[in-house]
Amino acid sequence: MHDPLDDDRLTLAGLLIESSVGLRAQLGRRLEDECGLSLQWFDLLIRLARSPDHRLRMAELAAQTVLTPSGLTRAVDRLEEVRLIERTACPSDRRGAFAVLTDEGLRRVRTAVPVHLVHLEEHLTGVLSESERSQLKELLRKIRDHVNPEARPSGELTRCPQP
Amino acid sequence: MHDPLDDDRLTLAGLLIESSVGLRAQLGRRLEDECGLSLQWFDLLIRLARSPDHRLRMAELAAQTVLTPSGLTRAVDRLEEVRLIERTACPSDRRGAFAVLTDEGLRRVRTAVPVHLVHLEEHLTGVLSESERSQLKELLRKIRDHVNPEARPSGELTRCPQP
DNA sequence: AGGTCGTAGTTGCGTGTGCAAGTACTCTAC
DNA sequence: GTAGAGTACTTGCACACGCAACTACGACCT
Repeated sequence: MHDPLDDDRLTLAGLLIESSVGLRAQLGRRLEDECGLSLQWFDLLIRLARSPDHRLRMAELAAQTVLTPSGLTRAVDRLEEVRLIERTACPSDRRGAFAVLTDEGLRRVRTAVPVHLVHLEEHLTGVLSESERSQLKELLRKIRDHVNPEARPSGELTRCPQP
Repeated sequence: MHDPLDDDRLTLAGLLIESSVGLRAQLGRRLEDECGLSLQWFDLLIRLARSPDHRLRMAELAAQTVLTPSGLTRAVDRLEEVRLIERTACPSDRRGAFAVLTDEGLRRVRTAVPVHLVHLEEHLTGVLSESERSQLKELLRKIRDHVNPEARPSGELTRCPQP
C-alpha cells in the first residue's frame, strides 16, 4: 500500500523548492563576492535596465519581483542610498513614483550580467543539454503562470509588447 | 545582434526562482490557514516523520532543509515550545542532539499531509500531465544534486538506504 | 462640488534569518 | 595524558521581510 508521507507530488515540490533555494544561495554568494551586488539588487537593476527609459513604476516592479510593496519600498530606499537608482515623481499620477536607473546603476548591471551568466552556466545550464533547457523552460513557465500570473511581463516577454 | 540583458539563461533562472517563490507563497498561505502550520514547520515535521524512530540529528536536519544550523536551532526552539518536537541528547556524542517528533507532532503532520497534497494538486501537479511531472522531476533532480548535493537523502531517497 | 470608494506607496511593528563568535565536547598526535 | 585541531550546536547582533495601518491622491457617482 501507499504511504502518503512518500507521495510523489511531495517529492516534486521538494525538488522544485530545493533547487531554487540552492541555486539562489550559490548565485547570490558569487555575485556578492565578484560584483558586490545581492541577487535581490541585481534582479531589480536588470528589470529596470530592460525597461523603456530604464524606469518602472513601483507597483510594476513589485509585481515582477519576489517582493511585496512594502519590501520593495525598503529595497529601493537602500538602492537609492548608494545611488544606483533614483525615485522620480510620476507626472500623470501624483501618488505614483518611478524607480529610475542611474548611470552608475546601468554601468553596474552591464558589468554584472556577463559575470552572472558565467555563474548561471556553471550552476544551472551547464548540467542541462540544449533540449533539456527548453523543456524545463516550458514546464516552469506553466507553473509560474499558474502560480503567479502577475509576473508574466517579466523577462521573457520583454520583447513582446502586448497588442 | 544579441543583447546579454535578454539572455535565455537569465530567463530560465528567473522562471525557476519565480515558480518556486510563487509556489511557496501559495502553499504556505493555505497550509497556515487550514492546518495552522507554516511551510517551514511542515517541512521539518515531515522529514522527522519519515525518519527511523521519528528522529534526526540537528545537523542532518539542517543539511536537508533550507536552513543554516543557526536558523534550525531557532526553528526547533519554536517547535519545542509548542510541543510538536522534543530535543533528546545523543548518547554516543554528548555535543549532539536529536530532534524527535512528539505524538502530537506526528498526529499534526499526518492530518496535514492529505490537505497539503490537495493544495499541491491545485497549484503544481494539476497543471502538468503525468509525463510532464516525471520529466520535470528528472530535470530538477539534476539541478538540485548539482546545486546542493548535501540534500540528497531527502524525500525521494528515503526508501533507498545506502548499501 | 462633495462624498465615497479604490489605488500607490510608505511606515510601525513583530518576526525569522544568516553570519560570526562562543561553548562544549570529540579526535588525533605526540 | 594532554595540547591542538575539528565538530555539533547555540547565541548576539544586525538586517530584511511581510502584515496591517496610514497618508495622499485619483475616479466615479450624484
